[in-house]
Order: sequence, then structure tokens, then C-alpha cells
Amino acid sequence: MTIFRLGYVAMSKTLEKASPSQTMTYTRFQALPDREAAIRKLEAIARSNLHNTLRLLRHNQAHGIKFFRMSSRLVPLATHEELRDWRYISALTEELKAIGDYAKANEMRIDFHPDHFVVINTPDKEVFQRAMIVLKYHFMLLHAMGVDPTHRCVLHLGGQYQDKEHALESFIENWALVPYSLQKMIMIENDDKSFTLEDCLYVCEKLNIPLVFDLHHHLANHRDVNWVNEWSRVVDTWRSSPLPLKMHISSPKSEANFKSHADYIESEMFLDFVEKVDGTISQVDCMIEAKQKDEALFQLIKDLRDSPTIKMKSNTTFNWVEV
DNA sequence: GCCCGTCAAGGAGTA
DNA sequence: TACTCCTTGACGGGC
Repeated sequence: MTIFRLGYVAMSKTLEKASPSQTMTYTRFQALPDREAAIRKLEAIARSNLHNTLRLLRHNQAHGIKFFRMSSRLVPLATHEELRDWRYISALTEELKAIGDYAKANEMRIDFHPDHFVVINTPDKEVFQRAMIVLKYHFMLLHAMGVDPTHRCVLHLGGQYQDKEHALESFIENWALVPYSLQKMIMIENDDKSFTLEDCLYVCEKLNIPLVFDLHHHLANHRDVNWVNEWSRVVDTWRSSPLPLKMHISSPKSEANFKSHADYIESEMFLDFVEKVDGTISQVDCMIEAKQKDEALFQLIKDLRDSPTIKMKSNTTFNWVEV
């Protein structure tokens, strides 16, 4: 039997006025005459984002959702080079701790997916250093929340730079330059145009990093479309993790626009995945990446509930969500 | 209250 | 070499 736990990304389509990603651009920040007042404004925005994150967790708890990816934009301009002197963690200690305490009390898995500008295999030292600053920002947020940072940040392998084999080796070389505390935080995900499941397995096995398998990306970019052949290797990358295996699930927007995410999840595709995985592992945490966010999760649960296939499979357990 | 340009980032693709 | 596009949600000016 496999337990499938479903989660969603960053924001809700049903909870109103609950953005965790309110922001201020550096252009606007700079335009404010009083720098101290501008920083206090940034802190007010961050507090609102953290408050809304806690509201989202409460909303999730009410619907039985125990898995959630937080926005990486919780603290606007936190990693900007002109704001290095800003001690945002100490200004936000209470709000951060409240999120961690709530997640722990309700046995929730919360994590991050820093955006694709965090590139570890880059040949550019400045780009690498900026990547470290962004990773450190995520580390400090988790630390202040009181959440064990192990395997809480999903990254891609990076750029190909006209030579994929060399780019893979660059990742391995640059990995040695990543502080151990940040290394422990990272999971690697296959992407939809450069690095396939096999490429990621090569790196993950070599460096002992858990692999987050993205089924949609795999369908868009693969060597062998039949991912089941490599499934046991994916499972093995999670052997030393304190967390269950994590997956990304999304559906293509259209044939013409295959790589973009659709509003909802095709339940047939999801059921096909469930049938292939069921019984191979005790638990799989599936991150639903759909434009309609939690609404898509609710719809998927509804579709599954109506599915004759799932009714036949009495051994399969979902964390059912009451709509 | 809606529309649309702008903001930010690194890489890929094109001229 | 220089540009445009990709992606994302939010912001804010214009109407």
C-alpha cells in the first residue's frame, strides 16, 4: 500500500486576500526618500506575507492538506545587494516562528522552490555567489521557523552551456563549493528542456541528493519516456532522507503549449501514475503544480472520488480533502 | 475596476 | 555582441 499525500504551491485560489508574495521592487524602494522608512515598509510587507502564509496553513489544515510549498518571495528584496545591512530575520522572528510551530503541531511538510535563477553549475562566479545568497536566505527562513532545513529546497541542475556532459560535471565540481548546511537543504528536479531524469539520477546518485521527479517535465524532455524503468533508482535517492519521496505533478496546457502548466490536473494521467507506483513505496508526497492551485487539488480529489478505477483499488490511500 | 506596461532574475535562442 | 523571450505575481498609472 502507498499513501499519496497531495500538496499545492504558494497561494490559494479559494482563500481571499491571502497573498504571501506581496512585494516592492528595488526601483520603488530607491524612489522613497527616507531609507529607514522604506525598510520599515519592506518589513510591513514581509509581515503581511508571513501572516498570510500562516492563514494558508490554517486553510490547508481545515481541508486535510499536509503538504505545502511556501512562496520564495516572503521577504521582498531580502537578497538584494543594496540591502545587505538589513537584519530582516530579527525583525520577523515571531512571525517566522509561528509558521514553523503551526506546521510542526499539525505534522505538515513545508518547503521551498527557489526560482530558476539559482544556478549552481554556472561558470560565472558572481552568479554562483548570488545563488549562495538566495540559498542562505531560504536556510535562514527555515531556521527561524524552527524547521529542520534538510531537503526543503528544490533546484534544477542549471544551464547546459552548449555542452551538457561538461555542464553536469560543472555541477559536481561546484557542489564542493556549496557550504554543507546549504547542500543538505537541496533536492534536484528534472527539467523540461535541459536535464532529463537520467541526467539528474547521475548527479543525485553521485552526490547523494534526493531526486524530485517531475512527471510533466519528463514527458516534455526524456531519453526514455517509460520512467518506470528508473523508478527504483529515484526511490533509492530518498533512502537517507528524513522526508518521504516527493513528486511534482502537472498537466500540459495544450499540445501546442505542452510545457506550460494547465489550470487543472488530468485525473487519468494521475491515476496512471498512481497505478504504476502503488505498492513500490510506503508514501509519496505529490506537489500539484496547476494554475488553479488549491482549487485544482480539490478538483482532482473530486475526480478521483468519482473514478471507478480508484474504487477498485481499495489498498490505495489518499489524504482525502473535504471540498 | 479593468487593462496593460513594468519589475526582477539567468539562460537560450535569434539576428 | 545585442537583443528578445521565457516565467511569475504583484504593482501602479491611465482610463
